[in-house]
Amino acid sequence: MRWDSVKEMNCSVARTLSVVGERWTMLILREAFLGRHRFDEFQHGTGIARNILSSRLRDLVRDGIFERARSEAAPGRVEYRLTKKGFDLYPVMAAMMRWGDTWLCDEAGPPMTLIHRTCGARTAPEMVCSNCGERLAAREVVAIPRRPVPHRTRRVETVRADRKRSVRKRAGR
Amino acid sequence: MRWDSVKEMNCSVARTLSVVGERWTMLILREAFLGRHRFDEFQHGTGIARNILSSRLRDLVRDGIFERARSEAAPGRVEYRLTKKGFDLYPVMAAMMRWGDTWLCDEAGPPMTLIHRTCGARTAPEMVCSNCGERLAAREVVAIPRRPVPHRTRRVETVRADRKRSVRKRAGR
DNA sequence: TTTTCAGGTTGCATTTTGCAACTATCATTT
DNA sequence: AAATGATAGTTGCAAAATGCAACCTGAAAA
Repeated sequence: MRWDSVKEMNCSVARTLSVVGERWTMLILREAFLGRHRFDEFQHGTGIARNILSSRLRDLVRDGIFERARSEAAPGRVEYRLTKKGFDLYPVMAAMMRWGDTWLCDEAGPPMTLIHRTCGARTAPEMVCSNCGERLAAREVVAIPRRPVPHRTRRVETVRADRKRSVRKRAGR
Repeated sequence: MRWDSVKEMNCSVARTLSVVGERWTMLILREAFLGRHRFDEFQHGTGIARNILSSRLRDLVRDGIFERARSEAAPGRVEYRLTKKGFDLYPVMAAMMRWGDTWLCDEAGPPMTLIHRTCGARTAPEMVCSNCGERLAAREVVAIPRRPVPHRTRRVETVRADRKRSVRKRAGR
């Protein structure tokens, strides 16, 4: 399978990777989250080749992660600003940062510290359950595929039975 | 800059990407988190070419994400099992899944539902502040670079102090 | 008018992928 | 013991992506 058909997969991880899974893309986003907006800032901050940066920025604008605009502060300059969709990628980057801090640090400790302005404290991003608020660990989570749309065969009975069970379950909690 | 020097960057995001940032790697991990462990399961689940899968698995074993072992259940088979370090990548994948669920779904809704066994409910992974527990948004977080290490000037005292501390730490546990 | 700067594009060499076919190893069957 | 069959790869080669340096272009500064 070629990489570019990953975006057709029926999987949110795969689809997300089709947007941010190219080499360098997450590093460009890191720069954006650090407040950089311009072509050369991205280039110096990441070390990416200029032609590749050009291509990645085009893709990110096409995918609605950045908006390309002329700067109001310094007219004539071009800026790449994160959209809402782009800002929403913060947890992906934060999760990577956290893992790197945990597993890939030398004795000197994490290269960056995060301050949560809302509470004023040093913070580390944590993944929790939206329902109970406890930290999520892989082993405590079960993934259930959405029942594929029935596609009209003769086995409608089975599908119905499945539906009923799942409705009962949901009502039960 | 070449991609393989990304791992030398003084940045946890970059270092993490040097482990999981290659094409296909996160999809292999998705399969692992879904409970798949074998070469052909990975291959069918992701559609990756066999030679690339082979190479990625070798890298992931080298980086301590997987352990390669002969299956006890079915002798003669090879299994790739997530290590603690590997399991710890769950938040990265969960964040990607969440973003894809939010921004890249068709009308039919998310392809997968997660159940948090600890609380029994349907869950969506959320990134929160380790201090106050509130959801983390990009704009509420400030990143502060660690003071760069003094680089061997006359301040040898500091270096010695550091050594001692780290030795004590190791002896202590 | 010439220079400078930001923000790219182009051309070409190198590296990485994708695909199919081939191989190696172990367990089971004959 | 030899054949079979599944699993887990490797190899060779064509196609695509990347890295690098040089070049281009439009606006502002000198």
